[in-house]
Amino acid sequence: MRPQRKAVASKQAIRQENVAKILEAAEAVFATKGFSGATTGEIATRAGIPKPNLHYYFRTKAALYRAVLDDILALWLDATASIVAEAEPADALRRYIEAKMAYSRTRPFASKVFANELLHGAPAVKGFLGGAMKRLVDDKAKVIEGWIAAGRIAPIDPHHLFFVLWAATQTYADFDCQIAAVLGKKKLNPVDYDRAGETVSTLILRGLGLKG
Amino acid sequence: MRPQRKAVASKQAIRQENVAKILEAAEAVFATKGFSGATTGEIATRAGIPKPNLHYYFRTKAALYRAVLDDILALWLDATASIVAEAEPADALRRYIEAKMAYSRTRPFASKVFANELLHGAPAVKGFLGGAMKRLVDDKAKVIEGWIAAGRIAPIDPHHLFFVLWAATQTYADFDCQIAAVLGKKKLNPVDYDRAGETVSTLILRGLGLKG
DNA sequence: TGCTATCTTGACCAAATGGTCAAGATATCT
DNA sequence: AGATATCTTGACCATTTGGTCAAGATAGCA
Repeated sequence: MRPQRKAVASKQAIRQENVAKILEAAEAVFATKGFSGATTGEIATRAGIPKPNLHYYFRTKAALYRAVLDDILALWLDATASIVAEAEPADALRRYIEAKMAYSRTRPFASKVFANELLHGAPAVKGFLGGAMKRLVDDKAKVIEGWIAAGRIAPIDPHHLFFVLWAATQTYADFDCQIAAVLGKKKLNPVDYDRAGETVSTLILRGLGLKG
Repeated sequence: MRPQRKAVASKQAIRQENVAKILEAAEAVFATKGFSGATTGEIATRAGIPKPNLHYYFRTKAALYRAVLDDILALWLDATASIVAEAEPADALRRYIEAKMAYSRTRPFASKVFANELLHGAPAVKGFLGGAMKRLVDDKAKVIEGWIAAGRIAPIDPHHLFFVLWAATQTYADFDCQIAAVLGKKKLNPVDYDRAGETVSTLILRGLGLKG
């Protein structure tokens, strides 16, 4: 029962650390190469372990992919926290946009893996999309409808409002190279993300009659 | 010189037809499987020809991919036609959004191939992004700036306005399965696209102080 | 201190896939 | 009609890659 004090890792710690290393490497490789383009060999190398060791923790590439995706889906459900009926619409929406934009800046690989999955027809997450995600969005859409009915924001289709918000924020993670190229930069920096978030907030808030 | 009247195809016609069949099949397969996931065998089957015949017209998978991409890039440059200084901003933007949304509805495979290319770092089109596309966007951004300076629309960062417009319209092609799932449908129908276009137009036009 | 369960890894394999080849078919030009 | 360039296709090959195996190493436990 007593854990050892030396630099000797416990079995549990070994497992935890290796799984974490593999998931992190896998997210990066799946993001940049896609599912088919990614090889378990490259993921293993990036994780700093031999390939058979990777297959010891994740039997198949598909299983590893599912594990990566599960992590990402969990993130997704959190972001909408600020959208509640009691909130001030302008604050709530600004905060939501900030949160999504921060996610694009800090977890670009996660966003890309998810985007890639959707792009190819969501074979692995269709259930999630039509289940937990649909319920959450339907729920939040009701909040928006409440705001509209109370005259607190201008009329809009709540579902499509969310689609536009997702698109406008995630584009800065998924298609960062396009945005950087068009802006004449090598890479996007934090200031670019701030400017992007401000632009999106301004457009959306004015678009809902909440500013100016 | 005289072309034949019978059902005998001329060499030129054969080439044209086969190239077209291959490009169409390739666009669909690249869109749904990505570059690595696509196989020349599947593309050939979908085009209705044997695999070696495909390789007769396109030496390598990469060459075929480039050809597909070139077709798509040509489409891209056209869409901004309505954004000109003399136009009424509301009309021009509404028309641009309509055009992009129509493109998402009628050419979803093209949009997806492009999205996939960007997602993976744009290895094949980086030159285009920083070249022709950047010049076009810089140009159109000047038009937007002119409208702002003249007080015809509310202030906004013109480049980021374009990024949001692209994202908001292309999301309906690239991530259609997510949108359909969240809306509780099997597939998006024309009415959904109309509603989407209207929502985006409304948000953007109000966001630029052009409505209500 | 042994015994067991977990972890590690070099060597290996079967299947998939991009691409080739060479022989035959078809249109075109003289 | 004959010669030639273009097109077609079954058979084939080298490489890549997901995954296995079996033997050895290491931590946990009685």
